[in-house]
Amino acid sequence: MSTETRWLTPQEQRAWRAYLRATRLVEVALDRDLAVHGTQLSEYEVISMLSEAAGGRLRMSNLADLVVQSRSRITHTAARLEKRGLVRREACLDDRRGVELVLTDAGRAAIEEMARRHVDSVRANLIDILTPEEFTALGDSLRKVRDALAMEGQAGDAD
Amino acid sequence: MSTETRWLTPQEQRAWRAYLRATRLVEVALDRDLAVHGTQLSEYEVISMLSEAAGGRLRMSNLADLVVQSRSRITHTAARLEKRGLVRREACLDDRRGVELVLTDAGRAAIEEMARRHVDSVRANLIDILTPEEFTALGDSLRKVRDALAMEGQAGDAD
DNA sequence: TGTACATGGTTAATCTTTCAACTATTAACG
DNA sequence: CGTTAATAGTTGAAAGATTAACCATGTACA
Repeated sequence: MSTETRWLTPQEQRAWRAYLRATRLVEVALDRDLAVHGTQLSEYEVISMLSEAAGGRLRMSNLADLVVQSRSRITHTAARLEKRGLVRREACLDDRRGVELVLTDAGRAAIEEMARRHVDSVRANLIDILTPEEFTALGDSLRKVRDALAMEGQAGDAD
Repeated sequence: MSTETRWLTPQEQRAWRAYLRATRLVEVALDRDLAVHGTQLSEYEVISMLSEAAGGRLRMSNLADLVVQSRSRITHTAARLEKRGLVRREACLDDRRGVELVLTDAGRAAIEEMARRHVDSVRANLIDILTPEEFTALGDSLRKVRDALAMEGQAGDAD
């Protein structure tokens, strides 16, 4: 229970506003650039995670955490990708509640086709706008934020 | 037409991944914290912009640019806020195509009620995770990104 | 002036996301 | 063991977002 609110200083306010608007503009730009492949960024993230995982497969819940989608949402996203043949479901051997999502050959082909354009887009809309030092610092800071917030989900807020 | 793709270096890859996950986690956390007021972050942004504008009023398209929503989306968002009585539409005097969105007294009251919790949330889920220097640097970098991408919309890509 | 085109905003249909309820399986422990 | 609670994932309905088509008004300029 906090006693008194620390309002944002004008500089903090400006920085926070910049954060909000910039992150949205980046998202919009990346989504637009992927749209020519009929794919959304959130879908791309899923198959991209699969493509880097051992065996091209991941548990649904694991995947959900990685790409920050709710359980329900990842189910729908997976269904969409499955319908397009990029991915298939497989029962989990060790945990019979579980489902693994597996990248198909078509899925691997699709990501290879999209990757080039996507990387260009990430550079054009974020990385190359900054100096290498600035981008490195951005990454370091956001890693801290990610770690702090990712904890929250599991570790106990002893409250 | 670019000749050759510059793939991401491992460090760039890590930074980019951190960016994606962190920004999503921040968004989720802020949305969750605002949800107790039955309001989404994107709605909060709209009334927040209005509350700071002269006369508590802004043109729809102006607002759309500020909060990075499509024209259509801002229409729907405004309709929702209007139904809750936080906002009302007014015809534009000078430009008869135009519509201005005006913050009502109830709207101002609502934002004052939410602001305290929201600021706490922004601190807890972003600002206070970083050192002041880190957050300042983050703001500076994202301001650059914002300016670069906001341009794009209007200025000509002489290509 | 009149014609063409750009801008501002809404609408209806469609797609995506969320929410709450639900099934099945596994873990915890008295 | 058996009961309870937690975890994994899905489902259908409701809410929100996107898309494309559309109307009205304003601007450019021949």
